[in-house]
Amino acid sequence: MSELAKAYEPQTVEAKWYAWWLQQRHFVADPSSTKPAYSIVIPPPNVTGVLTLGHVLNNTIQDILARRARLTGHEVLWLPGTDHAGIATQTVVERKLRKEEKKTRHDLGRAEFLRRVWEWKEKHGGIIIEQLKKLGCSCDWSRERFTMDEAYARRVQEVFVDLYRKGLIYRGKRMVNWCPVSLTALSDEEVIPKAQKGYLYYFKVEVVGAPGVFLEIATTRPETIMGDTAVAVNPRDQRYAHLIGGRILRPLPVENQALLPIIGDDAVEFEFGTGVLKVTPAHDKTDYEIGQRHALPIVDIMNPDGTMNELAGEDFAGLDRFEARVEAVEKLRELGILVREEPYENNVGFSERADVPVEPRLSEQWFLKYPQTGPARAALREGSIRFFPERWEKVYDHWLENIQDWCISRQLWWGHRIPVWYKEGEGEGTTRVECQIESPGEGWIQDPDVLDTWFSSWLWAHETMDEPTRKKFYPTSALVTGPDIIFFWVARMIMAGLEYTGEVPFRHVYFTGIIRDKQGRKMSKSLGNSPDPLDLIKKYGADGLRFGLMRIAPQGQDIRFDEQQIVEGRNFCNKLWNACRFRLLQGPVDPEADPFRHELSLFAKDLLSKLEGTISRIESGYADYRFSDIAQALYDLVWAQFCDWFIEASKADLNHSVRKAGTLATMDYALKRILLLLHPFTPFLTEELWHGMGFGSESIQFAQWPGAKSVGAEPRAVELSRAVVTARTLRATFNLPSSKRLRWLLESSEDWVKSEIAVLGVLLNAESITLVEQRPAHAAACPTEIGILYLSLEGVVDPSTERRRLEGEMGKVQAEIEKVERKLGSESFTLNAPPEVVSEHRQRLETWSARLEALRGARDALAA
RNA sequence: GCGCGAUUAGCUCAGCGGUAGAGCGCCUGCUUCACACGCAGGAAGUCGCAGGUUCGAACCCUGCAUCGCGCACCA
Repeated sequence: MSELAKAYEPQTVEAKWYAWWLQQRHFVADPSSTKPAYSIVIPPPNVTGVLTLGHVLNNTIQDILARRARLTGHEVLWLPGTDHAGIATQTVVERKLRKEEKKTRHDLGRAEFLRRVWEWKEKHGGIIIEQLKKLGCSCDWSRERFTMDEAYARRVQEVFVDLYRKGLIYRGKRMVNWCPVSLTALSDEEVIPKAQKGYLYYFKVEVVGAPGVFLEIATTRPETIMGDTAVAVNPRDQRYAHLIGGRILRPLPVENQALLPIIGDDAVEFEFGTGVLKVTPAHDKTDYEIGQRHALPIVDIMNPDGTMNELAGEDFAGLDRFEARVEAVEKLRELGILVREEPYENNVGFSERADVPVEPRLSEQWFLKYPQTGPARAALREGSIRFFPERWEKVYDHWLENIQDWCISRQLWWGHRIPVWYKEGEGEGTTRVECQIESPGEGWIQDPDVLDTWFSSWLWAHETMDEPTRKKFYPTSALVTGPDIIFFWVARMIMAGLEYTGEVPFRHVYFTGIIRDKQGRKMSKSLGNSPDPLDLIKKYGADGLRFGLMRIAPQGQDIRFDEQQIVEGRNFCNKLWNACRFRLLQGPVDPEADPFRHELSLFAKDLLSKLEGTISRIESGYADYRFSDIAQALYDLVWAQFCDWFIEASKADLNHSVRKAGTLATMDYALKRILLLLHPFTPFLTEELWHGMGFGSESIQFAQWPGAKSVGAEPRAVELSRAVVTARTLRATFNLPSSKRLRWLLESSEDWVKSEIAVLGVLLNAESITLVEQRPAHAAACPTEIGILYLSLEGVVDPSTERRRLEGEMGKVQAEIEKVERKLGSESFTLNAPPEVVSEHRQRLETWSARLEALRGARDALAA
C-alpha cells in the first residue's frame, strides 16, 4: 500500500481482516504449544440473545485480554459458546407457536415441542455469535460449545447423580418461589424485589366468647384470608398476650367461616401494623414457618397460574389473585369489618423472566445443599482468586456465609432432564426412586422436571474443555462478567470447580460496570434507550465503538453511554490513520528502525521518552484491569504527543539534512510500537496499518509486545513547547488569524536554542524568526523559558493596544507572585513542608518574577 | 434496617495530601501541502454539605444530604 485513503474506512477493512484471521486459524488454541497458557471462557450468552452494549463492553474486554496475551507470547484460548437459557428460550418458542399455529406446548406434546425448540435453535439461535465476530472477537470458534451439547449435557446429569449420591441433592416439599406465568419454581436469586405501591388493609375480628373484644389485623394481601389458619401475636406483647389460646372467626369465605386459634410466636413484630398477624402457611414463607412451629393446617387456595381455586370459596374461585384482592376488600367492607385502608409501599418479589410477582407456594422440588462453601470463601480470602474491583469480595463472602439451599428443579421442558426415575412399588402408595442417567428398566418413569439453567452453566469453566485442553488451559486466567451474576454464576462456578477439579476455575474475575443511558437509566428495550451496537459499528466502525467505549469504562464503575464518545473513538482511529498516512508520504518505512543510533531532535527524544512512560503506564493498567486508563494513555500518546508535537515539529526536521534520518527512524519506531500497544483495543485498524506500513506480513497479533526501555526525559523539549504555547497565546490576544505569517525575533542566551529556530518557525507558523541581541522596537515581548520572544508588530497592530495588553498581563503575573510569596512567607510552611516542596515554590517565585521583569521592560520600551 | 458505590467545568469522566485536569459542547480565529472525523486560542469549577486531622485537604477521618445498587421473612 503506497497510498492510503484520506479517511479511514472501517467497513471493508474489518470484513477483510476477520476473514483472514479465521482462514489463518489465528484464534485456534493449541494445547500442545510450549508457550505459556492464557485462557478465558466466555460468559455464554443466551441462544436467544442479540448483541447489546453490555455484551460489547464485556466481550471487548475479553478480546483485549486475549489479544494482549497473544502479543506477550502466550498460547491463548478464548472459549466461546451459548447457553440454552431454559425459561427464556422455551418462552420464545411457545410464543411463536401460539402466534403462528395457535397452539400450546401441551398440544404438541413434550417430544415434538422439544424438536421444535431445537429446530428454532438451529435456525435462529446464536445470532449473537455472528455479531461477536463483527466486533472483532478472537474466540476459538472451533471450540464453540452449547450447554445442551451431548457431552456437556451428560456431564450435567453425572454431576447431579454424583451430588445425589453424596447426599447433597434431595427432594422435598418446601416453600418455593413460584412464577405463575412460567409455571415453574425459581431460585431465590431469580426473584427481584421491587418497591410496590399498594395498601395496607386493616380489618377486625371478634374474639370468640368475648363479645366486644376485637383484634385488628393489618394485611397487604386480603385475598389470602381464605387460606388463613391462625392469627398470631407476639407472646411478649402485653396488649394481646392474654388472648393466646383463644379463637377468632375467620371472615372469609363467607360460606365457610372458620374458627382459628390465636397463637403466640416470636416472629411477630410489635410495631408493624397492629401487632397482629394473620397466618397463611400456604402462601407466605414466614407464615409457613410459623405454621410448622405450631402444626397448623395448610390451606392452599390458589392454582399454579395464580388464580383462586375452589377452596377460596364460590365468590373467589376462578378469579385472578389481584382481582381476588379487590373482591376480598369489597367483602370485608360488606361485612362491616374493614376498619381502614392506608397507602403503603412494600417490596414484592418479581419473577426475573416473566416480570410478575412470584407466589410463595408449597411444592415438591429438588434442592441442592451447596458443596465447597468453605473452600469457596477461603479461595478469595487467601487470594487464589482475586476480584477486580476488590469490593465485590465482601458481597460474595456475605452471600456464601448466609447461603440457602438451591432449588434446582424447574417445571419446564427445555433443559437438562432430572436423572431420577420412579416406579410404583408393590405396597400401597410406595414409590421406588432411582437416581441414574439411563432408565433402570421397564415401568420406570423419569422425573418430568428439568434443571435450572445455572445448574449447567456452573460447570462451564471445565466441562467445555476436553482433557488435553483442560490440562493446558485450566484453571482459566480471567473471567470477565457483570456483577449482576456474581451469585448466579461466579460463586457457583467456584464451588463446582473446587468440587470437580479440585482447583479454582479462574484466577482473576473482572466485574464490568453496567451501561446506562445519559440519564443514568438502565438500558432496556421498553425504554428504547438501548442503541443497537451493529448500527454503531456500521456508523463508526468496530474499532471506533470499542475504543470509544473502553475510554469511558473505568474499573467496575457504571457507565453513562453517550454516542458522542463513540464518535470520539472513530475520530481517534482516523487520527492514527492519518498519522500513518503522513509517514507514508515521506517515503518507505523501515520496520527495524532504531532511532537510538541517530542524532535526534529534541521532540524526537521527547516522544521516545513519552512512549516509554506510556508503556509503563499501560503495564500497570493491565495489572489492575484499568482499561480506561490504558485507552486514555494511548489517546494522549497518539494525539497530543505524536501528532500535535512530534509530527508538527518534524515538518521542520524532515527538511534538515542531519536530523531527517533520526526523525524518520523515530517515527517508524514509535508508530510500530503504537500499533502494537493499540492492537488489543482496535484490532482491525492496527492490522490494516501494520501491513500497510510494511511492518510485517504476519498478523500483528503475534508480533513482539514492546518492552519498557528507560529513556530519560528531554527537558529542553518541554521548555521549547512551553515557549511555543506562550507565543501562540500572545499572537491570539492580538486577534491575529493563525494563518497570518508573522515576523518573530528571539533574544536568547541559550546556545541550543539557535539550532531549534526552524522548528520554532514551523510550530509558530512564522514568516521568519530572527535572533537579536536586544529588544527591537515595535515588538511585543514574550518572556519564555528559552529567552524573550518578540512579535514584530510593525504594521500589524496599534502600539497603544499592545501597551494595555502588557499592563493586563503584568497584573496577572503580580497576583501569582503574591500567592507564592504568601505561601513562602508562612513560617509553618517553610518549617514543616518537605524541602523539595519548598524549593519548588521558590523556583516558581523566581520564574514569575523573571516574567514580570521582562514584561515591565517591554512596557517601558514601548512607552519610550 | 445493614452493606456497597457515586457526588469535581454545561455534558461524560480523570485526579485521591503540595500551583484544580482531559475530551466533548460553547466562544474566537484558521480550506497552514496527514487529518474539518482537523488546527490554534479562549471563557468556564467556593471539587454535594458541615465539622475534624494537617503547615497544607478535591484527596485522610466523622457526621449529614441526594442519587443508584445489593442484601434482609417485617405481614
